[in-house]
Formats: sequence, C-alpha cells, structure tokens
Amino acid sequence: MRAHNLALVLQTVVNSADRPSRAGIAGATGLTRATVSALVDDLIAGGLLTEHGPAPRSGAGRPATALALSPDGPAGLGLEINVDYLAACVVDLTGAVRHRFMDRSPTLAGLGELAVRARAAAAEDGLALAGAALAVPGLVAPGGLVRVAPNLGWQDVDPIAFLRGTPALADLPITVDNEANLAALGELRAGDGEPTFLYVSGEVGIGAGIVLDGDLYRGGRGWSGEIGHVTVYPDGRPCRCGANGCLEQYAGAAMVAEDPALAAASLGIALAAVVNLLDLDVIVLGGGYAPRFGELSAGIEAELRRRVLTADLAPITLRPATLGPDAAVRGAADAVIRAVQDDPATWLALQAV
Amino acid sequence: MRAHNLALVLQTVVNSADRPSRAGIAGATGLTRATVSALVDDLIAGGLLTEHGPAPRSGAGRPATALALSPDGPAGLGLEINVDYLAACVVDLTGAVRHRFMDRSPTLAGLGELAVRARAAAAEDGLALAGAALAVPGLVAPGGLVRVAPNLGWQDVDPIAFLRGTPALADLPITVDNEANLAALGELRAGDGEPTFLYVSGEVGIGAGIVLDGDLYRGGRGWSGEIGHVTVYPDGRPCRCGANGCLEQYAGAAMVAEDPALAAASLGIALAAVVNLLDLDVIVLGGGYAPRFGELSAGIEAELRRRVLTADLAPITLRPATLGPDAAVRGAADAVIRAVQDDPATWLALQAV
DNA sequence: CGGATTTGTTTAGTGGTTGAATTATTTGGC
DNA sequence: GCCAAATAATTCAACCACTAAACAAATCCG
Repeated sequence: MRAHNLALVLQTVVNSADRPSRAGIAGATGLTRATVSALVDDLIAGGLLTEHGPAPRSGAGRPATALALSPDGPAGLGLEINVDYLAACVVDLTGAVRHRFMDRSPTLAGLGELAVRARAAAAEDGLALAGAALAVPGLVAPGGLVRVAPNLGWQDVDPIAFLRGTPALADLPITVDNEANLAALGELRAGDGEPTFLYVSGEVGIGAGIVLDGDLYRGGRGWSGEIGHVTVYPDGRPCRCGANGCLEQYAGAAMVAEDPALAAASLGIALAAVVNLLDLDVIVLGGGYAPRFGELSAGIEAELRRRVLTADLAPITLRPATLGPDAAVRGAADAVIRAVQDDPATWLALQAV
Repeated sequence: MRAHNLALVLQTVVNSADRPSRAGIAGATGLTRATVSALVDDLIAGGLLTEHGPAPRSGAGRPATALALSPDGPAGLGLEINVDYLAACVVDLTGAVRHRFMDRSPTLAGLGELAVRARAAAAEDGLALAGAALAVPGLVAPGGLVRVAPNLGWQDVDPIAFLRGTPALADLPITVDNEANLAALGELRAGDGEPTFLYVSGEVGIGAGIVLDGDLYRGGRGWSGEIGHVTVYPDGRPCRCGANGCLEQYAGAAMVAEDPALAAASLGIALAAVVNLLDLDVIVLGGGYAPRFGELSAGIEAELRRRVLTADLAPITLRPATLGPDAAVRGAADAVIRAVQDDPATWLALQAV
C-alpha cells in the first residue's frame, strides 16, 4: 500500500507540468495532506525529490514549497547496438540527457567499453545508475536473449551475460529490448503526451512499438510490432523472410528514396490494418520516415481515410517523431528511470541497505 | 486495500481447478492464513462463496474445508440482438447457464420483453442479477451508444436508454459491447484456459475480439478488432465500407461456402498480419468458421507459416471455438459475473445497504 | 496591524494486516 | 487404544499506514 502510494505521489510530480506542492499533490491524488507529507519526506530522504524555494503566488495564504524530481537521483543508462554504430546515453531522473557517447565499431566488446565510460562519467557527476537498458534491432526473448538480429548477424546471443563479464558492470541490472519498442518509449516521454500510439521506425527493416495507455505492449513473447512483415501485396516481391509482398519490400529505406508514392501507399495499407485492429488514433513516424514526413504523409493519409472503417467517426493523427536518430538510446535510458518512477519503493529499500 | 485483497482471494478460487482451502489460498496469494480467513468470512457472508464438506485427504492433519463459488450468488444476464434473432441467458456466479431464451423478432421491444422474462426466471431460482450486458453487431461508443450497426440498420441508437424505460429493468446496471468482443470473453472462460488469444467471428461481417492476458483489449474508443476491413488485396473487390480488397469480401459467409480455399488463404493473410503485430500464439475461429474449421484450417495455417516472421521460433495454435452460436450471449453474461469477481468489494457494499 | 487564507505538521484514532500462540481434527505408530 | 505428529483454522496482541482535525507558519489584504 505504501509502495503504491509512493508511486502515486511520484507519478503526480512526473506528470505535472509545473512544480507541484504537497497540498497540490494531495488534491490531485485524493490523499490527505498529512499522508502526502509523510510520503514526500521519504522520497526526499531517498534522493528522488527536492524542495525548491517558494514560488511567487497570487492571492493570500502561506506560499507553497515547490517539489521537483531530483537531478541527483538515480540515473538510467541507455545503450544501443545497431548495424553501423554504438550509442550510450545517461539520463537523469528528471529526463535530462547528461552524457552521450558514440562509437563506430558495433561489437559487444565495444559496447562494454562504452558502458564503462558512460558509468564513469555519471559517477563524476555524482550520479548512481539504477540500471541499463540495451536496444537491439532484433527479436528479444523475455530473459534478454536475442533470438535473431538479422542485420547484426546475431542468433541466440546473450548480451547481458557478456556485459556482466566486465567487472565494472557486474552489479548493474541490465535489460534488453527491441529497438523500435524502446524508441516508442522515448517518443512517449518526448512527444505530445498522447498515452496511446503506434511508433513506426523505418530503417533497413521496419519495426513498430505499440504504446497502449502509457505502457509498451510487448506481446506474449515480446515479439510484437513486426509491421515490416505485414503483407501488403499477397503475390508481391519476395522478402528475405521467405514470404511475398511484405511491407518491408515496399516501404523500406531503399524504396522510400526510390519511389516515395509507392512507399506511402504501402505504408498506408499496413497502418490501416493496425488501426482497424487496435483502434489507435495516433501514429508517429520515426527513424528514416521522420525526415521525409512531408513527402509521405499525404499518401499515407489517403489510404487511411479509404481503408479505416471508423475514419469518418474519429480522426487519425499522423505526425513525425520528435526525437531524431537517438530515439532508441534515449528510450532505453528512459525505460530505466521509468522503472524507478513506477516503483520508487524498491529503489528506496535498496538505498536503505 | 481490503477491496484488492478480496478480489485476490476470490480470483484464486475462480482460477483454481479444484476447490481450494483457506490455507491453500494463503499459500497461493502470499497472504497470511489469518487474513484469508477474515476475507473468506466476508465473502461467505456476502453470498459469494460457500463452504463444502471436508474433502478426503492423503496424509495426516486436519482436513481442509473446501471453498467454492456460490451458485446462489449474484448472476449475470446476457443479452444479444442480431440480424435474425434475439437471445438472453442467465449465468450464475459459478459460470453455469441457468436459463436460456430465444426469439425470432429482433426488435428492441422484443429484447426488453426477453430480458424481463429472464429476470423473472432468475428470481424464481432465488438469483439476484448483478447486471446485464448486451451484445450488438456494430460499433459501440464508451457510454453504450451504438454508433453504427449496419446489419441492424442502426445508427446512433441508445439501447440502454430504451431498456431502462421498462420498469422491471430500470434498476439493472446495463452495458453494451461489440458481439465479437463478448464472444471472445465467452471463449475465454469456456476455452482451453489460454489467457491471450484472438477470437475471430465470421458471419455476414467479420469481427474479432482481442484478449490479452485475460482481459479484453477494446482500443481507444472501443472499436478494436475490425479485422473484416483489413486489406488483403489492395486493388481487389469493392467493399460496402468504400475500400477495396477488405477481408470481408474474401472470407465472409458467402465466400466460405463458395470458395473455401480462397477464404482460408485470405483469412490466413489477415491473421498473419495480426500475429506479426501483436505476437499472439493462439487463434480461435468462431461464429460461422467453427463448423467449417476442417475445410479452412490447412489453408490458413499454410499462410501463417509463410507470413509470420516468428513462425519457426514458436508455434501458433489454430483451433475452433468451443462455444457454438451462443458464444456472444454467454460471453455477455460472463462479462457481468466477471465484473463481480474482479471487484467483489463493491458488490458486498451494495448488499450491506 | 489584525483577520483571512492557504500550506504544512502534529497528534490521536482507525482499519486492516501480520505473527505467534491456540484450538480443532485427522493419520499413524507403539 | 492412546499418544505424538501433522495440518487447518481461529484468536489476539502488535504494528503499519492512512485519515481527520487541530495547530503552527507564512503570506495577502484591508
């Protein structure tokens, strides 16, 4: 119960645009001011919140002491390994990017080094890492095992086990997730604040992250969002997956450059299927699609209007991603601090030991 | 908190195959035996659980008193209105069907009469109704307003307001939901126990219910599962929705009879898209597809193997629905008793008044 | 300067859970 | 046949976390 209410209070601070007061949080959550005070004291003692000087107020009454996430609280380490680069970034509890690192040699050994450097940089700022999340362009099994990552040439690779081998990382909780999934989480924080949307990432392959009500939908085995292999032309071009007419063959990076109209129409057909099935009203185009949004949007929207059953009952918003190519690393780091924000009690318990 | 734990205890009883004891529940939930005792006492007093004689045990020790859902507890009323029939059924807390009614005149007035008859029959058994749920073949807005139901000729019809007009139903909480959604819920209880699956209902139109982790996924506006309008052949036959090549034109009732092979292949293409997007591993064919499962399954499975990216990493189960044409009414009644089972505290509070 | 007003803290009280001890009911061994 | 062991369920004191209400602090307004 306390755990739940700690999360409730912290979430309220996270979600509020301004810096709320204890009384404000009490009003928003339905808890008593006394309860909120007690909980906030714990969160301040644990280094998750900080008090700020009283803000200038209008009207009578004692001025409120503003509360905000502490920039010195636990930070998240985002990692990404992709076809032609490595990336790492440290994001503090407030969501601010504190450090970024890149490398052009996409190997696991290089990733380990990058992670160690990032951790050292965080330590210099006095930041403790709550954990790390790794973005991978492939299918990830629940335990973090990468079953297949075609563009990396990986099959049944266990990056967590490898990173744990580095002494400086042995104690760090690490998770692995699909690149598009994490990019979607990055967009969730950085974007317009919609809690439910589809994030589509168009690179060599095409992936999607499905965000429902502020949470990533991963599917039964974590393999959701493989929109690149949705069939658009049943007897169309053969795909490397063995099927014919996959979206990837019509809206992959190559086709977007060569024939944007075809890419847009194909994408529109696949997206209409998603909307018909899941009843989403926001679609975010990221990855390689974002910079070419202007060329693609009209063609996509035309297909959506034609093929979505409920198109005339409620509008569908199509917009480009706000984050650039580092959406996945940002999302990975975000996933770590989200975990702390969603369950501050375990972090506080860890600190107390 | 008590509300949460009451639900936890009741759910444990619902989900356990045998009749659990208080101690067994304590072990399964992590609560203390003392706590479970107190909660179970409340549930028995509220008429939701009953004690049964001690079961024969192996080994020493005091024998456990078996607990089971009470057949005299609150019951659910399921209602369905469709193109050529009306249906109603009363399901008790244990999930047993106590009464069924049918009618061939699918009007709202007839539905009201049927509901009154069903309620009277339930009352004769000493059953109190916790509420009613109505299955409709159309798009339902959150408040229960039916935006469009093409096969009924409905547009912006409010069945709740109508039924409330009947004095004998004025005090009954009523909800409205899509037919395929409720049929999926019916299958959830009656089926193999998988918590996550896609239920596809093939009638004149084709609808689907998406069940994720034991819960129906309704989408942002409750319009999920419109698989009938997923595009399978982008330049194919015109559909009554205005688009071309919708699944409904290739796997609707007419086509299943005329060309089962084409229906199966088309259905396979659309289902592969669903699996690629949502990573489901169980697909249930219901409605008109169930009786023709033998003719369709091979063709569907062939497309799934070819078009699902992860087909060779994990198998996909395709099976016919266990419930027949009354899946939707059963599911509707089930939805009502599920609501009680998921939140027994409010039911107990209502009784106490 | 004093009342009004709002924030935050203190204190007593309450509901609900835990843990230990107790009672109840069976099996099995000598 | 009786006692010990084992398991189920209840009772009771302690405790934790939230609530309610009073109180203290800090500001504005007349």
